[in-house]
Order: sequence, then structure tokens, then C-alpha cells
Amino acid sequence: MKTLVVLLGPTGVGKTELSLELAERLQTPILNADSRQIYRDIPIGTAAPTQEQLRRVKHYFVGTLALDEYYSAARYEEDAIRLLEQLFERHDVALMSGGSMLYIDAICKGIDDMPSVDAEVRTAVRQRYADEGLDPLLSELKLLDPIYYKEVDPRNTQRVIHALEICYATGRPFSSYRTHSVKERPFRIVKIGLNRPRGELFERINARVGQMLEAGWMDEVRRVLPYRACNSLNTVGYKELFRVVDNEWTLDFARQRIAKNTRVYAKKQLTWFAKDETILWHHPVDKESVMADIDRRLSEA
RNA sequence: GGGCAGAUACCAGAGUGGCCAAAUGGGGCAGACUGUAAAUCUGCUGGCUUACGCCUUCGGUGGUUCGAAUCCAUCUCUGCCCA
Repeated sequence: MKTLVVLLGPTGVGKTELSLELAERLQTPILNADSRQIYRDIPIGTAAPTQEQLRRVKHYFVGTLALDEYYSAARYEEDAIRLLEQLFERHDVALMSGGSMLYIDAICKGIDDMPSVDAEVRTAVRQRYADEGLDPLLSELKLLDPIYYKEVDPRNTQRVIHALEICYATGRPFSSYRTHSVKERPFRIVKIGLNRPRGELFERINARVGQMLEAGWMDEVRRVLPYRACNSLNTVGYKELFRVVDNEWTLDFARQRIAKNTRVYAKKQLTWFAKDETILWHHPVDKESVMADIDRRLSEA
């Protein structure tokens, strides 16, 4: 039986470094599961694996997309599952490492099939929201998809709009696509969760923000400025540093905001992961015990 | 030594007799979430309580009042100004 080892945990916990060692021990490449590191040209701000680290171990899904390319958890599922099929021809174990909760779930459980919405419908709905606000869209959703209307947070603009897009584009209620069925994978999944005491994790995050700035993050931000409206850059760090470029914030103020927002993000990840009972947690991040855990699981086959 | 201003919950900062456990922001905490997910959205943040509610708070003390964070007296501390 083939096995996918998923190394997950909050940002800044130390996944990248440990994943390299695991990959070397397991003699297998790394599939990155980070929705931002997958984009090109923003390695500093996303704390992506360095050139040196990339040379050490073969990585997939790092720096492969242009900033203005559309991507989603569903596409990631397609791409990663296809890749895994290939990898499992040559390897018994594959290693996935990252903290994007939805991306990881997309691989482990699958995402419902849903038609993609063409740009025309998309801009039309957005235009309508810009012109008339959310209320008319909500009434529309109530008519077209009463089931989802009841479920959705009426203040969550993003979700209301997306549901409407699907309704318009397909002529079917958005909820009819949401089966939430869990896909069976032809491989075993072992989830390893990395965590640290909250204070320690937060200190690491705070320190890392400073290191990223020293490493030339600000130059990186200036280089990608033309793409600031892209979703890829609607990201902790870039949002704040764009305001520095705009002279709205001082660099020091932005640094504090970035650290804080990163801490909030880490907590959000932990909240999500906490619901997943299949994760084997490792609190002190210790290479040997993680490795022993994986060995034990692999031998159970 | 004299004059003026101020002291509000973790921080900043409104409130200037009842509608105040006290606006707002920050920070903190908790949560939702299957197609933008490092996104988007929500709740709590004096104590006890599931809740109704009860109890203790607005520098200290003492008053006025049916009732005070709000008025008066006094004390302490802080800032500014004059000596």
C-alpha cells in the first residue's frame, strides 16, 4: 500500500526544515501544500523553501504559478492527485508539507465537483454588487438557492457572490453541487501535526517577520507592485507592506501588524486542524520522534 | 510655593446625574468555513451564570441626591504653566 505522509501545522512552526530531513530519510520528493508559496516571485514574503533547500530535495508546487494566474483548492486537488499517481509508480511513500488547510483537505478528502464560472458571469455579478450592494444579491440567492441561503452567513459577501455565480452559470442551485462526500484515495494517508507552545510559536513568528524584512522583502514587494490587485497578493504581509509603499504606514508599524496578523493566521490554522482527529500531533518538534512515528505507521501496512 | 489640566476596564480613549458593566479603536481569546482559503466571515473580552439575573467597578476617602464614572469636599499621583 502506498502512503502519503502529510506534514502540517501552523505557520512558523518549522515544517519546512523538518520536511527536508524527512524527505531525505524517506528518499522521496516534497509536495508543497501552501497556497501562496506556489506562486512565483514572492519567495521571501511567503517564507518559501530557499534555493538551497530546493536543491537539497525535489519540490513540487513551489513557485510554479504566475502571480496573476487563477488557482484554487480544487485545481490543487487535480494537480496533486495526478502527480501522486506518477510518484507512486516509483515511490512507496510521498511527502506533502504545508499549512493550507483547505488544500490539504482537498487532497485527503476531496472537493465536490463544480463547474468553473466563466469570467463574464463573474464580472457581471461583481459589478452588480458594486452598484447595488449585497441585499439584492441576497434576495436573488434566496430565490435561486433557498437551501444555501439558509446556511450562508449573510454578511459574508465573498460566499454569497460565489454561490450566485454558480447559480447563474449553471442554472442549478449552488447547494446541489455541495455533496460533501469524502473521496476514497488509493493510498494511505498519515497526517503528522507539528505544534509548539503558543508563546514559543508566536515568538518564532515575530522573529521571522524581522528576518524576512532583512532578507529584502521590501524590494520584493516593490517588484510585484504591478500585481497588487491579484489574489495571490491578497496575503498577510503584502497587504501591509503595500501601505508602506503608499506612505500610509511606517515600516515599523507594518512590521507589527504583519506579526500580529500572522499570529492570527496561525491560530486559525490550529482551530481548523484541531477538528481533524486523524492528525498525530508532535508538540515538541523533534525530528527523531516524528521519524519514529512515521516508521511505525509505515510498518503497520 | 502658586495656577491650570487630568486620573475611566489589558492599553488608548469617549462618557460629564438615571437609557452605563460603561461608546470606539487597539490588543487578547474563541469560532465558522468545499472553488479568492495567508482569503472571507462571526462571537466574546469585570466576576459568577446555559440564560433570566445577581454581585463588584470608572485614582483614595467622605459627602450631596430617590439615584453619581458624572456634583461637592479633601487626599494621593501625573502633565503643563508661573515663580
